[in-house]
Amino acid sequence: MTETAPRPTLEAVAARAGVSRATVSRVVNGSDGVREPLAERVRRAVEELGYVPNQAARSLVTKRHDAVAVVVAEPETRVFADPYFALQLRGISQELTAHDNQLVLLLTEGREDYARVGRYLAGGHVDGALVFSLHLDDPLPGLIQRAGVPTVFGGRPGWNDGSRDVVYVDSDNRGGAREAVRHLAGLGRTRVAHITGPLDQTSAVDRLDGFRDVMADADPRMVVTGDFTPGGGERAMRELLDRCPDLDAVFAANDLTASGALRVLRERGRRVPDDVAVVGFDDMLPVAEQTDPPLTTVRQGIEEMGRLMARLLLRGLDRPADDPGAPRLRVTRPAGPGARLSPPATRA
Amino acid sequence: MTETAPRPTLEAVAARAGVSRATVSRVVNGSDGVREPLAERVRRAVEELGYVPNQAARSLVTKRHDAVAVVVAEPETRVFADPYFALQLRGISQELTAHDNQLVLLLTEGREDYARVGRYLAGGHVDGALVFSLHLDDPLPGLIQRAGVPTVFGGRPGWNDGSRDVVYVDSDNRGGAREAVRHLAGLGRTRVAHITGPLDQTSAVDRLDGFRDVMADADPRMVVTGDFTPGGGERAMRELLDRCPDLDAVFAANDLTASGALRVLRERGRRVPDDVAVVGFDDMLPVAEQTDPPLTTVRQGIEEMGRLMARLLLRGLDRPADDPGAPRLRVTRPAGPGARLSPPATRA
DNA sequence: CCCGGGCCCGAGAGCGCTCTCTCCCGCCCG
DNA sequence: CGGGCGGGAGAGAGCGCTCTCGGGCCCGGG
Repeated sequence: MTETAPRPTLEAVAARAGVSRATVSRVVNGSDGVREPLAERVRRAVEELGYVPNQAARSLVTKRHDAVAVVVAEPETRVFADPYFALQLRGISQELTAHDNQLVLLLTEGREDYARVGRYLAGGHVDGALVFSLHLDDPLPGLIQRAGVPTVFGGRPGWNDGSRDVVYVDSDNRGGAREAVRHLAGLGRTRVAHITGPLDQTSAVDRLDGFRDVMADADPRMVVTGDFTPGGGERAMRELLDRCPDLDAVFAANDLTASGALRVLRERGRRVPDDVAVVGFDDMLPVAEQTDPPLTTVRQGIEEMGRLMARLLLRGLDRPADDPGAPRLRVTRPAGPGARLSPPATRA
Repeated sequence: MTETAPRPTLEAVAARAGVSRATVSRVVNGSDGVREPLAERVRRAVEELGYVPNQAARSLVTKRHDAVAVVVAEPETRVFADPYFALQLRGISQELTAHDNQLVLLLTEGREDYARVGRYLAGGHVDGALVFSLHLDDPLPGLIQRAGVPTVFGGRPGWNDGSRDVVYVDSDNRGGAREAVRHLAGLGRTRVAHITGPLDQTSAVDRLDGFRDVMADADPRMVVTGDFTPGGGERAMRELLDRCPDLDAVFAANDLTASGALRVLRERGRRVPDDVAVVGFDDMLPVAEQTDPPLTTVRQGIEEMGRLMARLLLRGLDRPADDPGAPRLRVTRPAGPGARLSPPATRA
């Protein structure tokens, strides 16, 4: 804990350079119209005094904060248990700092925090928000929209009506799931089971839909609800084996789930992939199990999603609000099929 | 992306309530000395207009930002691969929001970002910083101290000289390691090996020191350098088995390492714990392997460390800078021995 | 040589808030 | 009954910056 010395002001720099505040401001903000010798004198003064603009004073007049909130509406510790979000966060951070924006992190511990978040966003402390809230009935998105803050969502928000103007970034969960299941079918598997994610999340629902797209006539007992965790995968796999001992393939809603399923299969003496083929969904990196290169591409993809979110938000911010050329777009980023399919298959 | 309406100002509230700005300010900031009927009128006006104070204007005069930076100086993706940091972050977030402070997250991608971070901190955008930088030769801590921002470090900074006034929060790595190794010795193991963490991190060094405290006369070949990852654990375990096939216990520098070691032991047909006993260091939760209750306490401990960091920082901020009663303290939080030892032992 | 037009630069007015200082009013005590 | 005192409310001066506006200077053209 050191002492913060009184920082030099624009005024001080102006005095030292023998010019007016306005001129210093022009130089500092890179606007042209200052003749070189003068500009140079100002720059030297800035340097000598170690001048750094006071952001508070600046945003007081510009009404810009160069800060973006990242809201994580996930009470569970689970968000942290997998690197998925962390990677997106990293991508977001990269993109934001590339545009000199700060990242204000808002974690919520249950809905009692929502009011606080709403107040903060409505308070105009940030220029925009990136929101992760993947639960179907979550009030947060609505709350945020009402706060009037430009927002980009991570993952498809769980609203049934398509009428809302919403910008979101998501991977192609349904299409990816379809490909995964078709892959299994292509291997000649006929009794394919599915361990879902928690069905109050759109990603889990979409993956289930993708499964059903291909396995329309599947035995309903072949679908068991999981929760995106290894433990859930274990539980579900046990139930599946009890119900349908003759299954020959499993599509797990994510890799963590797949890892749990694999453990149970091994425990029950099933050979993988000879007896049972397993495919996961490579949004997540099974940390403790794999660090192989094959996953790298997907991890990049996740970061890229984060970057994309940030980019979309910043682009929206740069544009005057009533710009008709600002389409309310929905962005869907497909996950690369190759990267998604191969690693679990080979691992299994 | 919705529109942000022009927000009501103090002035507007004052007009509506028929009082002066000063009075509204007093009410809003909860200072006493406003008679109840008036105060009530002001409160109603605030409510009706949906007034939210403009933070920029406020900090312009108070010089407080109610914001704290969290700096993560870890270029590797690895930080995100384990939940250790995420849990601390969560604890920090809880404590900060409890005191109405915002969390500004500064991630660095290598040292080229350090200048940016330094500039930001020196720019007085935040009241303080929580810094995670566990590498021995890292220039960041010095840079930050020079920026004159009150700082609390996560993990013992790697300075050799104890002369610096530094506040940090860390677990008792050395003591914990000692206990772990003693535990193994207590089981009658005599050929105890150690897989270290990356030795440019103080936590790894401290754990190694703890190991040596107990196993002073250990065969130097019984110590192999790891990197806190499962992959590193595998590599190290293979090397250990090749070098000293007769080892009967392994102390792994963390749980991720332990999980890798376990896999190799199983692969090589060693029975655990009959042939080889394994103890990890429970700072981290091996996500994909365990979700058992025993680890819960430790996870709480990690969050608590985060909370402690935030609390120390905020306490320092509340205090006038030259307060003689503000001791430059070092805080060391011991990890609970029971929680640390039992799960790996039982798991193994 | 004089006038018009740029181009630079400085003056000054705020942005929305806090906080001190002053003023006013009511009450208590002599 | 009057003066002093104290507490509650308002006036006003900034905090450090941006940005508009106007004035000065230099140039070219008539």
